[in-house]
Amino acid sequence: MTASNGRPAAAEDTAGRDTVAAVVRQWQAVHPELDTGPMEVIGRINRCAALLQQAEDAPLRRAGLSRPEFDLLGALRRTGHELTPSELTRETYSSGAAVTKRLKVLTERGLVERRGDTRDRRVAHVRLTDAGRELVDGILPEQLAYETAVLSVIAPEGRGELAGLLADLLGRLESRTAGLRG
Amino acid sequence: MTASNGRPAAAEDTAGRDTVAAVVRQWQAVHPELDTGPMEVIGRINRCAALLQQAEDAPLRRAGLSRPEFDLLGALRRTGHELTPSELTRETYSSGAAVTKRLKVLTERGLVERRGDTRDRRVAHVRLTDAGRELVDGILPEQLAYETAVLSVIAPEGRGELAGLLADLLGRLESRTAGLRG
DNA sequence: AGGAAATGCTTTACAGGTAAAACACATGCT
DNA sequence: AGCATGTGTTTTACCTGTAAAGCATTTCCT
Repeated sequence: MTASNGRPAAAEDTAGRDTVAAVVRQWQAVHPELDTGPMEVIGRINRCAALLQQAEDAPLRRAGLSRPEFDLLGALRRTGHELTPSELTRETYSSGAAVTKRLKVLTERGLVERRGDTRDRRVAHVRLTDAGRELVDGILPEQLAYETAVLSVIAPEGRGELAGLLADLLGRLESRTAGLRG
Repeated sequence: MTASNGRPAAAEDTAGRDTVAAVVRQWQAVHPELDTGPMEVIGRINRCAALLQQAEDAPLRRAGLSRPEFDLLGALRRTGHELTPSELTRETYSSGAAVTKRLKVLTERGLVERRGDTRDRRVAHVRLTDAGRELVDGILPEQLAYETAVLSVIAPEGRGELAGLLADLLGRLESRTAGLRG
């Protein structure tokens, strides 16, 4: 199902219609000797991420939350138990300093609470307040419905294939914990 | 090639191994009634973007450039002619203020030059200096080689399919200029 | 011609992130 | 016990992006 140039037949009706394709064409014209293949994947992932985030943020913004804030609350909700700040950095893939700042804001808004560990007084335990849990539970269905609507521009089979290919890529990227040296 | 649950056979050997799958499983346990399908696509795109950018930035950083700076220089290089700041905002998908700031830095570094338009004195024209063009031309091959290496974790057919599916999604997202209301 | 509106760019005020240092406490070694 | 080292979290200084306001200039309309 893949043409010699690596372009699959599935995209035939919108081929060349995205901005990344145009950018790649420009590079090819200037540097015909370079293999611009990776741009077609990485450039598109980046651009899709940017566009999706922008769209996606709308329901969150109505609730007065940024995406990183929602990610933090969501981590607490989906794990179902208290998390320490360090665990939150792992769950949300953000730095400790960023988590500290978000926790400050979310605590002031009454969405999360903290308590000190009794054994080890360095560690804190963070949990959702009732208001926090209700907020997450209220937003999530809207959020998912919204995302479904955004993704409905492509066919369900395409979505499934995309999810599978991305899972494969992501799984392999994540398993090489050490970064490649270039 | 798509199972009833929308998971393609292609991902079988790494199924469930990415962190997004784990997150989705947690949500399913807490809210079994919700359709978490969109997370499998959007969550993975976001996470792939984050991981790839981190990896990808290494060769740029060695040249002392951030990705947004490189994008700006790249836009000038690939179009092959001068661009105005507004054109640069379109080419790089960033705000006018951000472009102004980057131009200031890049001008100070001697990588770009600006001249005023003779007809319309509001507009500026920005072009690469020789040093700027040499920098871009020096980095680009490294950058692409690096990206190729990163993507080599998946098979070439997968890359092609992924590029095609992303092109389709991106093309459709971009063509709906107006954002969805949620 | 002349003022209102539009356009291109920059400035300002501010939000939120990061890296590195700082801090508080725990743990391990001798 | 007592001190070095390690760990969990916060603080600091700074960088970069954005939204909104500001400025200069052009264009439109009568």
